[in-house]
Amino acid sequence: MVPSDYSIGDLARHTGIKVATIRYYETVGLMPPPPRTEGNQRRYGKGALDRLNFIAHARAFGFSMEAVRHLLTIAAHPEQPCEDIDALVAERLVEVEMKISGLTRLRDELSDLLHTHDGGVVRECRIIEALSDHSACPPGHKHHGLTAELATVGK
Amino acid sequence: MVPSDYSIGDLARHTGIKVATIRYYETVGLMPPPPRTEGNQRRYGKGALDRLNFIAHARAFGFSMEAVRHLLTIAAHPEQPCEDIDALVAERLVEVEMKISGLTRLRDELSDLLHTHDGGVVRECRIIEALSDHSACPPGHKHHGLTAELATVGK
DNA sequence: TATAGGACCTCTAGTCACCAGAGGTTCAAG
DNA sequence: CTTGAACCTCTGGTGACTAGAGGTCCTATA
Repeated sequence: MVPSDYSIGDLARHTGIKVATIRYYETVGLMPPPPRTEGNQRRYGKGALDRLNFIAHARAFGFSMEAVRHLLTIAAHPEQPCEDIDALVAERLVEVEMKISGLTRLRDELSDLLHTHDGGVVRECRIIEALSDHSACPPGHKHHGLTAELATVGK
Repeated sequence: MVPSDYSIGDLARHTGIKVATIRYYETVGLMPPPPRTEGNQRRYGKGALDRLNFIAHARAFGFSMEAVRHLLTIAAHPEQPCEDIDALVAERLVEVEMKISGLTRLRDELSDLLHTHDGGVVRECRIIEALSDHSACPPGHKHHGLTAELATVGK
């Protein structure tokens, strides 16, 4: 058919995105449903490849799928001014910076724990003590109201 | 009944963990099922409160529930040596450090993008260009094989 | 002691961003 | 024409919860 058509596996190889994920992107509307062969297999054109690459890059920058959707909409209107993009990137930057500072504090706490640990029996273990005791709360844990931020950081 | 018994709401207030989460911890076996009133409501003792606090602290340090389970088992055997704890903490420290370095590279990329951005129309936007183009791949994105590490960083 | 309303109960389904596997069909190289 | 790799759909699972519906219980006050 049309110039350069790719199977879903070709797309996967070219973008580094798994076949199952490409199908998933279709079900959630990030990728449009492509034409099919007579035997019901997907055939993509160059446009789909570019779009998927765009998505891959945006995801690698850590944008949520919601943000990616937004970016795609913006990219589809080349004559519009691009303030929204600026805002999206700035927002993402703030998120990343907050995460870094939370994790940095956490790292210091953990390394402190490790270094004051001399390896006796559990009864005298400073780490277990710290976990049992309120006086050595990790950063961000305000005793009443564990921050969602740090609680999910471990993922 | 027994000295100091708490409702599930009391436990929540004392630990900062939500009621729904406490029930969830029970279904997954992190918290033992407590005795009930005649009207089928949960009543906890001091031991349960301590255990839940321990869990809250460990989670705040970013340990996975699997790791928390492990820590609880260890804490229950006070006469054993505590090498395993050391390993668990060290492992967690490495995870956190890796995450920090990934995010730091990401932050630099994002801030670079923001600073070379002069705010014209979308057609000439450097950010959209970067997302469309392979030559400006974000850190960790190896073009063929997006690292799972960075792809999930956006959470 | 009656009652109001907050706290509790169970159960289901949703979140995010996919991934794995079962069971079956199609495509393309030799 | 055969073979086997790649494709198809559908279901269910991941981690760590959270929200809400629809109903029951507990307790402080009048």
